[in-house]
Amino acid sequence: MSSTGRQRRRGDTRQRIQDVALELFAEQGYEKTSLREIAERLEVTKAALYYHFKTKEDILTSIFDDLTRPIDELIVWGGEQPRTLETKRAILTRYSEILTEAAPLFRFMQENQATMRDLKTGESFKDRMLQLLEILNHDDPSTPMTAQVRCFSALFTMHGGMFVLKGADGDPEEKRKAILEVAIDLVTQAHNGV
Amino acid sequence: MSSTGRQRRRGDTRQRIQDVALELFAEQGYEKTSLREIAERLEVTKAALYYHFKTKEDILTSIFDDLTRPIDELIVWGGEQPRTLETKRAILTRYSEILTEAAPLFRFMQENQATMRDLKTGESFKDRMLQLLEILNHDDPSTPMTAQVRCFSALFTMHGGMFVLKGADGDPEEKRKAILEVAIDLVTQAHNGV
Amino acid sequence: MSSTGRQRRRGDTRQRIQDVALELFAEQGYEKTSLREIAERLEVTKAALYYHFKTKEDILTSIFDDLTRPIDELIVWGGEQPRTLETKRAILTRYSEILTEAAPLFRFMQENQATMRDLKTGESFKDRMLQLLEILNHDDPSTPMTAQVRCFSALFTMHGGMFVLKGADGDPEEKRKAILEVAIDLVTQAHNGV
Amino acid sequence: MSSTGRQRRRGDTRQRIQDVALELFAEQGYEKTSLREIAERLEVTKAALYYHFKTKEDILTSIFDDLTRPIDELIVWGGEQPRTLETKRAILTRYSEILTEAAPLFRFMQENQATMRDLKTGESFKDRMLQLLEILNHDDPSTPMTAQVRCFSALFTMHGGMFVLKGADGDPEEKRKAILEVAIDLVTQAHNGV
DNA sequence: CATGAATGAGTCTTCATTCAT
DNA sequence: CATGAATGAAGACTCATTCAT
Repeated sequence: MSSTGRQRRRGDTRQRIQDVALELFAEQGYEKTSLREIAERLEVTKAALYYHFKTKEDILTSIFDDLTRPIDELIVWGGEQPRTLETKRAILTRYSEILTEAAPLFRFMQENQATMRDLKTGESFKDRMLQLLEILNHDDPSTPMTAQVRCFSALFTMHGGMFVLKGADGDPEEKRKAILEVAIDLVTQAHNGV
Repeated sequence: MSSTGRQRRRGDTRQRIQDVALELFAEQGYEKTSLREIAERLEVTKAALYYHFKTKEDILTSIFDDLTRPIDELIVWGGEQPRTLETKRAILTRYSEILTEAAPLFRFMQENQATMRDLKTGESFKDRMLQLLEILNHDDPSTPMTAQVRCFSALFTMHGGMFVLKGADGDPEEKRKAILEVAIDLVTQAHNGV
Repeated sequence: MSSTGRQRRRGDTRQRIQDVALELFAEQGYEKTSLREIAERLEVTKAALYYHFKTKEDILTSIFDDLTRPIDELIVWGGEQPRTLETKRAILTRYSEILTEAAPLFRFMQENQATMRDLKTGESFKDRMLQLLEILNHDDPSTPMTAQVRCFSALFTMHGGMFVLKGADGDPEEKRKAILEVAIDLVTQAHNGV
Repeated sequence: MSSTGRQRRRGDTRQRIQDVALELFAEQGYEKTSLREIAERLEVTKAALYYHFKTKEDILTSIFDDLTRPIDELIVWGGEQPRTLETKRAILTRYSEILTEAAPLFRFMQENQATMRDLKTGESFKDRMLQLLEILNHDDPSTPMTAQVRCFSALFTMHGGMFVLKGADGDPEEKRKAILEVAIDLVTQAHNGV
């Protein structure tokens, strides 16, 4: 109600919608979060949401567009590097940072895979994952299947970290490093043909 | 249409509801599957579902009760064994089989974590996972964090396999073995304090 | 509220929905009639309407299916007769009766052509009209254009009658006969090649 | 995109709104055309529409005011002439031209009668029609009812022409003449007391 | 063992309209 | 002359659930 609050808010409504939406989507899931809820928490009407976004899905998509850009850049960068172990290590390290920075988004994805599956955005995210896998994994048919599994496991473990990181005990940063270390280990073994 | 079809169905309606429900839940997600849909596919009325189950959640719960019993048994068995590497290897092997047999259920869980979170059933499943982790992981505070991560990664990778197993190429059974091998590897390293 | 009222209503809800819907559609137009309104007038909930009909359009369609059957029969009958003036006269006469019996429906159509245009039902009704025209009109390319216009005019005038019949003065039955007479006159002239 | 395009548009926005609105109203119906749609097609904002017109209905009304003036003039002129057949013929002829020139408007009216009914504009248009009818029809109580019907039919047929004129085959101008001829015929018969 | 009929609460979405700038 | 931002009311539709029969 404070006019200062109202004043401050001018012009950043779009951003605020995205923030609140992501928060709620991550907390309760996409389907179980209603636009009414988002609107209420923002103290605007549902119709205001529709001024800024065409559909509910559009809100989600816009969040992804912003937050997954770093991944796209990483993929491009990775594609240009020589496929050395060093490169892979760097990719995982950067990926770990990206994951941490956009943690709620990745937690959301982790927990709403069923929803993601029939969103256009979900499909395109899956594509990105596959591209990352390819870079880590060389598409060499002689690569043993276990090596492929290790690469996939590395990525998957990092994602899963989000889920476990919320489980209380232990310093989050320390955890993150442990996860990264294991992931690098896995990819290293794969790189060495194991 | 054949009266034999109808005849055969007598009495096993409860089971049929569970089967169809799991199929649809796994395919489309829990929230996006309506009771109307389930009823239609079974060619009964929605009210009939309520004759067999008290609520929608109850259907899901009943499916879990049936399909997660093997895990409970595994946990009990695991708890009684000496915590040797051999035991852990056996646990992972049996777990892999359980996962394969009840693949749709685990695919469902994997993709509907947000939903699981606020179902009683979900909570209790998570507990089971933690118990499994404990067995793999000794609760020794001197265990390095990376070892804990490796154990978690092993379990998580096996679950994730469901997701990747659907991706076409390669013999599923071969894939399953590769995943199991990597998981055992991870736990072995953890067991050795890495 | 009277339990008699409720009792009586059992089982005929579907019919009652159609009746009230047609009444309101004719009175206010299709778009301007909301399901809430229909439900309220029936003292049931909106959801009840959806138990009996899949969509709003479905309600309208079902009304048409019932009320336009006589026209289909007329077309079939007309198609089997020799294309004499006598036949045409009979068609117009029967058509006039059909129009009178289902007056609200035809009034609705007359006044909601824009709506009809993008309903499947509308399209199929238009087809029926064209078939009637063909019967009245022989598809002979040598027929002068004015003759074609006269046939169309005959049909159109009868439809328009609905609109004018509501205008107060004069006995409705007398009006109807006058309209029919003019229509027959028009078709007669057309039949004679004028 | 060209700044010339923008430049040219200066000042005639009001007119452009009317044009686009009529186009869309005729194409989709009044209720199914939203101000958003109109604004989008004009590449202005909805608020801009409100700068030029007070309400949605106001847009429609303004279109009518412009396009029905010729009818008013025709009525005035007709009222001053002697009620000879010659006059009536002239009225129909001019009316046919008016109809052709403002075809989209009349098509709109034809197809949106339900909407017209509760617009002030609609009422006043109906009045005009009745005035025209009176002129064609003398208000003589001894006039047989069929004569009245014929006059009404003449007018109605001309309106209906719009609807049929869109149906492809045949030269539109030729059709128009045929329709006019039939209309004159009808009024002639009425004039002769038939 | 099951259905037919219905409900209440809620979903996403669209609309005409307003007003400060 | 026009826009950006928002609102209140309403719309069609869906869902889990209930209960008399």
